[in-house]
Amino acid sequence: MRYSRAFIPTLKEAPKDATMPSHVLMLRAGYARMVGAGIYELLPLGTRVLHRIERIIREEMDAAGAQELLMPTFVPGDYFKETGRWDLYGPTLLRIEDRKGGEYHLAPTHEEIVTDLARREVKSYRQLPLNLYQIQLKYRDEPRPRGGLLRCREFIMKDAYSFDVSEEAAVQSYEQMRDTYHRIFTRLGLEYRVVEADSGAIGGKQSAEFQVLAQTGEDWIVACSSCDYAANVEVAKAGLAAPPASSAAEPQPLEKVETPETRSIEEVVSFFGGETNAAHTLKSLLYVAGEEVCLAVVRGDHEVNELGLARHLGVEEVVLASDAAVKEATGTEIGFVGPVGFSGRILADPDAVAVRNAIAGATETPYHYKNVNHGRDFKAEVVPIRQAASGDPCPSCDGTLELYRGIEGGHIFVLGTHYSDKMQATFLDEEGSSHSIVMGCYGIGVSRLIAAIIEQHHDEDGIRWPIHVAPFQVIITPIGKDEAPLAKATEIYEALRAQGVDALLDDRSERPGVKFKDADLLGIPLRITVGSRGLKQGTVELKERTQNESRDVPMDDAADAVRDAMAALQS
RNA sequence: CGGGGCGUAGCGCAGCUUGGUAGCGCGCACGGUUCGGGACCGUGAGGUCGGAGGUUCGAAUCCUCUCGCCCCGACCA
Repeated sequence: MRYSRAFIPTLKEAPKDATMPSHVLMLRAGYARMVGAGIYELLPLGTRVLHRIERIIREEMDAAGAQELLMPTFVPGDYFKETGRWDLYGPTLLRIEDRKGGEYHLAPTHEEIVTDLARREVKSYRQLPLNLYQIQLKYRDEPRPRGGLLRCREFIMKDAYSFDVSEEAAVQSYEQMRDTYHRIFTRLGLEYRVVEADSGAIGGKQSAEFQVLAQTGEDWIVACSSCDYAANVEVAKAGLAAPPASSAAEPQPLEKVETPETRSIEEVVSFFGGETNAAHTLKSLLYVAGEEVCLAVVRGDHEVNELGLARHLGVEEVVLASDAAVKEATGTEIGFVGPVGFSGRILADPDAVAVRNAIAGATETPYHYKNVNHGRDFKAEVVPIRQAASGDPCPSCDGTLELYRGIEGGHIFVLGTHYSDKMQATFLDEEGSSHSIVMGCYGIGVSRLIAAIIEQHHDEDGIRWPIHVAPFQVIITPIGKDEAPLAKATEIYEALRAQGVDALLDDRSERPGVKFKDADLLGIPLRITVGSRGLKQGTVELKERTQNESRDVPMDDAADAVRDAMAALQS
């Protein structure tokens, strides 16, 4: 491509609405433009990157035996009604009415559609296993789109669905997809962790998220520094934390203290001054779980894992009680609730009950108790209900957990027969008896990954694409107003093109500074600079985007040097 | 959904408090000088001041409503 003919609208200043690095750079470097909140255009450069990513995904999916197909985005509502998701999905589902008043929606995911296909066409165990995938637009009316391509209402997703004869076979398919995802994420140049995740209330027996590590990620995950263990904090098993030093003490008599204006743990700690710290207090939160109201107690420096709490209680979700509900259930105000004197069901985290002589709300405004001890002063069901935190011991080895932020780049599930049962997607086995097809589903947020890669690969000057996903592998930059550099650059460009290299020739009549700045901004991995100075000595310069220094290469070997450098970057 | 911020030229912004016929930088077009890390000089094009209504002789500016975008939060006491 000749730069002078390319549609690459770069910006010196970032539009003020962009804050995340990937968002700013995609706009500045001319990869994308916004059309509405969470709705973007991918410009030619962005489209090239998209195609590169898609190609890697297709190669690996095809190698794993999956077959690509294309399902509709605009679908009748009947399928979602069959499985109940027409109601369950809520406002996130973009619903459309056609001219006859028929109910339709834009697909946020395709389990129902693909299951319908399977029930119509798959009749025999001989047709299984089967894995179908597509790369296509998805629609979700997100409550809050953000971060450019990181969370959009319209986005590109690779979704695959596996169909098997049994649970064991489905797990095999799942494991194969996990291996495939490892290869894909590695080829994309991403630093990522596979983490245990919530499989959701629906179906999921087993699931894992592929989390791309980035400070700007929306998810919190913990990963062990010495083994493979990693999990979303929603589901991370927290080992027992080291108890506070003071916990060795003998139990002291319970003491009620007037503590005005101490609604938060922070305020309580500062009220008691040097006497205590957050790890020595108990945090007591009242939750509504279905019909029941119960008190969750964790150590003051810990957080309740609401998902874990809900799982323990066997409910879909728990909701923190409102101020009014707290008043009604405990007779006291938020901030002064505690396990002592609470009459309902109490669940306490093991780390919380390990604290001796703790400070906790007195369930009476405005008082706290000192020297609260589990067993003597209150009785609770002891269950792990806190979120894992940085520094916690690893549950599967003797390492410690680190906290990271992640961008969910992929998610794989064993679905079981959740959808096939509801939609009667069955097959006949060798004996002629009928069974529900056992399914799995596997998603990759393709457009999100464009942004995720930039989050991991950029510097203050611009993007630094890994070679496998770069829109062009090399940019050739003739410098100066003489004819010679452009002529030589064109020669090198043609040579590279003849060898199938995606090259960009910056044939614009811009000053050198402009060309260099744009090249850095676009993030093309290799740059050949052709200047009249070098030409006199028969050399051109080869520079990698991630290196500070360039090196001279004989001008007639330029194309070979580029190919060698590409090979090095690709390995 | 709650809170905060912002809508003035393609991008970044000033002007608004104290109403008086809209300005700066970048970018763009043309001419000239420049030419190895976002050059300089000159000339020029480009704006229903997000939209609607109101107050006023007069509204970017004041009032009301509305639309859009961004950020934080969505209840950890």
